[in-house]
Amino acid sequence: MYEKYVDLLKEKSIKITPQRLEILRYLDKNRNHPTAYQIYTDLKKNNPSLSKTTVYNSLEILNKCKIIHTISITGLESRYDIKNIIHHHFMCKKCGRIIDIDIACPNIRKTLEQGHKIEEVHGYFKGRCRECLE
Amino acid sequence: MYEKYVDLLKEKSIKITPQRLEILRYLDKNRNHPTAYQIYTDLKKNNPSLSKTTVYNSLEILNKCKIIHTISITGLESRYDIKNIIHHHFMCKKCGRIIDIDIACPNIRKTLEQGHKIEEVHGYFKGRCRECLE
DNA sequence: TACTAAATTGTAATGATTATAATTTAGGTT
DNA sequence: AACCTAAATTATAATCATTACAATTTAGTA
Repeated sequence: MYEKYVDLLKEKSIKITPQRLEILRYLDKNRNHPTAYQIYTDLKKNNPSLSKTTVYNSLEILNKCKIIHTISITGLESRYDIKNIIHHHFMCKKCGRIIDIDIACPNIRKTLEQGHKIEEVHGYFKGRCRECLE
Repeated sequence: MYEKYVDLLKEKSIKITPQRLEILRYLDKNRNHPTAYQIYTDLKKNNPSLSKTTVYNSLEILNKCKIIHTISITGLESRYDIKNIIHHHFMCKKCGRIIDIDIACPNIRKTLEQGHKIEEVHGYFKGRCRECLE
């Protein structure tokens, strides 16, 4: 754990800042697809000088470097995810939880056939989760 | 064409208003996944008293009745789609276009196996479209 | 140690969406 | 056909996520 993210940032030749490392560690610990605001308020507890803009900027550059993923499900706000293998999501309309679904998309072929170049694959379901059905 | 939407609204037992019909006809003609704002400004030309709130309210109820779909791709704003068969989308990061990809998701099984109840299926790719690659 | 481009910060602005309250209307009933 | 009422529409104001901006600080190199 100690500094795998230092290497990751170095690889992408973007600067290694304490803020970026904190955000990465946070996403590593919190796999519940937090919003920018959740990341901001939680990290601010230990880093009172942290700025919301920094959180947004960091998330943007980390997303661009493909170190994290940005997911749009609610339409209201973006959520962030550090998992590196391709997977999909399930959002419960009752409790609001977003659950990982470990599947890859076998549909890519058809899109490539039409001549488009795929850089990102997103898939999600909405409904009722097992717990809320009981 | 003339009034298939009248029947559709009647079926769902929601009121048949000129505004709702206009929005449905607009989405039928404009298959380019418009935003609420685009729908609003375009329809306002012929219906100057149209309110933005009405557009949002109508889109919400039509979505709830499953007459239209709401898609979240950009994270910035929602887009709307009247197509009834299941399909996915491809968003070009250069020109911003959202293109229909006519595929169904074969991954549903795995999610159902985990005990969740699926009500909506969303899938999209991001990248460069064929035209922008040339 | 000094330098410079990049990153951080705080504040203000933007833009999509929602809340509210008053007015109007669709559609059923007398 | 006029009447009633819940639902829909409208205009305005509020909210909330995100972005723009300009000043300050810092990471990483020379």
